This record gives sequence, C-alpha cells and structure tokens, in this order.
Amino acid sequence: MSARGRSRPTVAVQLREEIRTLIAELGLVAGDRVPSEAELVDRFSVSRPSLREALKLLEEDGTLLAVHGRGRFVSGRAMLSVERPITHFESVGAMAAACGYSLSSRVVGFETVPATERRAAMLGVEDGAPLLAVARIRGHEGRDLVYSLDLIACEGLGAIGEAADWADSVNSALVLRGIEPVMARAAASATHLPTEAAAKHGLEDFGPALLIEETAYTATGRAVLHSLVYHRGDAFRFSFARTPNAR
Amino acid sequence: MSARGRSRPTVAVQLREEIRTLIAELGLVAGDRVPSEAELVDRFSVSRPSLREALKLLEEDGTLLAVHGRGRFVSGRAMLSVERPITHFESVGAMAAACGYSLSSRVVGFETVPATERRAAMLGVEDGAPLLAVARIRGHEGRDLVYSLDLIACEGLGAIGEAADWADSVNSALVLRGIEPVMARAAASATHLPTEAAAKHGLEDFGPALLIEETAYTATGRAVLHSLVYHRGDAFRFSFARTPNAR
DNA sequence: TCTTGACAGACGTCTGACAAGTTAAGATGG
DNA sequence: CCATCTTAACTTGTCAGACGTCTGTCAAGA
Repeated sequence: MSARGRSRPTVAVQLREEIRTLIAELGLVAGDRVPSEAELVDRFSVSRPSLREALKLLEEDGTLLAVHGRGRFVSGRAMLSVERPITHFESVGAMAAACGYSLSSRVVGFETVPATERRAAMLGVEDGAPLLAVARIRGHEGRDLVYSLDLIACEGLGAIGEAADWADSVNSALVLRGIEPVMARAAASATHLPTEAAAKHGLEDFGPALLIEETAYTATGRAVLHSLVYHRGDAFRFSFARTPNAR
Repeated sequence: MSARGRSRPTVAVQLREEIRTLIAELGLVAGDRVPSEAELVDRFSVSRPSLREALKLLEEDGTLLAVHGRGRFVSGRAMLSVERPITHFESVGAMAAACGYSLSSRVVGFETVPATERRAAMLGVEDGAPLLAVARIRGHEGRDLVYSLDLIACEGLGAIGEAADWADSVNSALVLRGIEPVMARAAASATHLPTEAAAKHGLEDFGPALLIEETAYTATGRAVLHSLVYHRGDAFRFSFARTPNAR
C-alpha cells in the first residue's frame, strides 16, 4: 500500500464537513434535532445514499445520534470539540506555532547509538541495531521551551546527512527520505528534565516539564521514530475531550 | 432527547462488528487488503449500500482506509489502540485502580464559594453564583498521589450534604443527586502543586504534577463539574494515540 | 379517560444502473 | 525482446427509485 493520497475527497467526506458547518450555522446544540435526510438531500443536492454515508461518518465520530423514526440529534459530544487536541499528530513546531510560538531550534546532540532492548522493541528493530539520536532544544524569543530526544532507526534511512538536516523538523527530514510518519502512540507524564541534560545545556530553570514519549508510525504501520519531548510546563497546555467510549 | 436506546442494532452497526471479526479471523494486519465490496456483500448476504454504510463506520473509526479503484486496506491506526487512553472519561479512582493503586481519599476542604468570572463561564452559571468547592487528597499505601479541587454548581444540586458524602467520588455523589456527568473537556499541563495547598497539607515533596483541568458535562450538554486534578508526576503516565485527523 | 387504529414523517434496507479510478493482460511498434 | 499503448476487468463512488420498519400524533370508539 503506497502512501499515495486521494486527489479529491469523496462526496461523503465533503458532506461530513458541510453538515458540521450547517449545524454550527443553525446554532444547534446537544439534543437539538438535525434537519431530516430529505431536507438535507434537497439542501446539498446529493443522493440520499451519499448523504447517509456522510451521516454515518458523523454518527461514528460522535457528532450525531440517529433514532429510527424520530430523526437525528446533535450529540453532546460535539460540544467537547477541541482545536488541535493532544491526540492530533503533528510536529512540535506546528503545535507550538498554533500556541503563538515561533520556535528556533538548535541541535545539541547528534550521534548513532545502539538500540537498547526497550528501544529496539519500540522501533521494531534488532537489539543493538544502530539508531540515530538527535537531541534538540527549541525556544521562542530567547526562552527555551522544548527539549527533545529523537531516536530514528537507521535501517532503511539511507544517508544520515548532517545535524543541520534534522534541526528544524525530524518529521520533515524523514519525509525527504521517503519515510512519512503519520500517527503515533504516546504517553504523557509530568517530570523534570533529565539532570544531565539540564546541567549540560543550562536548563536548570526549566521547571516541571510535560514529557510526551511517543513512537511514530508510517501509514503501513512501520515504527520509524521514537521521541521524548519535554515541554516546558508553564508554556504549554494540551487540550482534549474525554468520553465514555474513547478508545 | 431521552436516552431511550434502540432495541435492535442496525445492519450497519452489526456488520461493522462482523467485519472486524472477519479481519481478525483472516489475520489481516496494517496494509493488508480487505475483501472487496462484492465479496463482502456475498459473504454477509446484505445489500451493497448497507455494507458501504458499515464500511463508512470503520473508515471513520480508523480501522479501514479506502482507495478508489484499488480496494480497502486495514489501516495502521488499529495498532495504536490504547487501553484506557487519557481521552477516556472515568473517575480518578477508576483510573488509578487500573494503574494498580487502591486510593484512599480524605477531604481537606469543603466550602461554598462564589463563582469567579472564569469559573462561572466554565460552569454556565452567573458570575458570583455559589459553587461547592471540594478539595481532596488521595493516596495509596501512605503515599499521596492526587490532589484535587472540584467545583460544583450548587444550582440544581439540592441538599449539599456533608463532606463525607463527597469524599470518595464526586461523580458518584452527583449521580446520587440525579446529575450524571458523562464526558468532559480537559487540558493537561505540567506544574507544581499550588504553594498554599502544598504547605497546608504537607505535600512539599509531591514534585512535578500533571495537572488535568476539566469541565464535565451531562449527556445533554450541561456543565456540572469543574475539576483541577494534580497527578503526582512519578506515579501516573497517560497514554493516547495521535492521528492526523484527530479532533 | 383509556385504548386502538390510521396516517404522516423519518430512518433503514434493498435493487439496479452508471461514473470514475486502478491494474493487468494483450497487442503493437521499434 | 522490450517498451509503450490500449482495452477489459475489477473496484470504489454516486445516483434513482422502491419498499420496510419505527415513532409520534390524532381521531374514533369503548
């Protein structure tokens, strides 16, 4: 399965967004009834099956609740909508930009290390296999906001290049090598920076950090990147929705 | 919108589960091609539109990826599955139990306070309206693991009762009063305990805390509880999946 | 006042047809 | 023999139309 994207969204996907917009325009809130299928078919000039497919997407993502014989209703879930939730896969740079930070980045570590047993398991490589370790500090207006350590499996990577190639975005550097991380499995906890890193890079006043440790995968499920990202506690706040059936 | 459930699942919902089972039975993993629509129609003896609706559910929940003209494939998203992700709405006690902690709880603050402007907005009450503030410390085997402050709108609450009524679970206490929180909008950040709280309750060695600040809602979208929950950094780790289309 | 039946509205499911994208096999030309 | 083009087959995407089932409302009858 090559990672070729679709050039044009299907009617169903497009409609899903248009219905979302309509719900907002009509000012519908949790419990309110959505226009009927017949009305929506007229309004959007599409066939009923296509509309139903779009509605199915919205039912599955928790926006709508269908009741046979009565209609569809806005689910309370819709009001939990969060722009760029913690569950959104994106680069640290993009995330920070959305928070109003323009991050400049410097590489403070760039070496090849053998994979520990744990890291090997995370990245699906052999114990002891070579990993590229990139340590970076990113900041905004002279203030350090993020310390991160990225571990990339060298296997299949091709030429490693120079530290500067990886300074701004490890994701982008991987994409340039034909490896596109698109999703990740992550865990968050509160901690301090590693003592050694703090001392070595003058980060003693970093304060509590929100550590997100994550393994990133390509669309085909190949693990390509293991990151430990320490976000300065007083600079970042990650939003998300909590629901009973979240998986 | 009454919470009356449907007595019989639709064909689409039923099929969704049957297709999931089939994928597992066929041993399909990320990137593998799923049988075509025609094949599935034959196999499950349903109409094609119904099948497509079921497939739409699976596409929306990230299990499948459809490519026009080529077929559908098992998405790598399935491998990000996390048991009890941070996005799962549940009580702190239930979450901690899943982490192997049996929390005992003590109330260290119990009073009615007027809502600040921010809190009033969070809870959909008037500025200055009375809120019940419940401060608790929860621990396991003599070690304090969670400090929390819960703010509940007094309006519609009925009798407040005693502190002991709210000691174990604010959620449960609310349910007993006919108010069922079922979902929340939350944000996480790394911080220290409030200085005053730490000093007052002997929590100076709590260390970095993962603060989850959340507003809980009923199914109809009514905000009923605003909580600040400080999780001891070295005791808790919150997992989640990150995908490009996460909202 | 309560029960039952009819009716309208709404979702659920099906059949059939055509459109658009992909791939593999066969034909053709160099 | 190899490269390129064409075509048919396969697959998903979309549409039109019809019928089935469920829900709520209203009217009539007991």
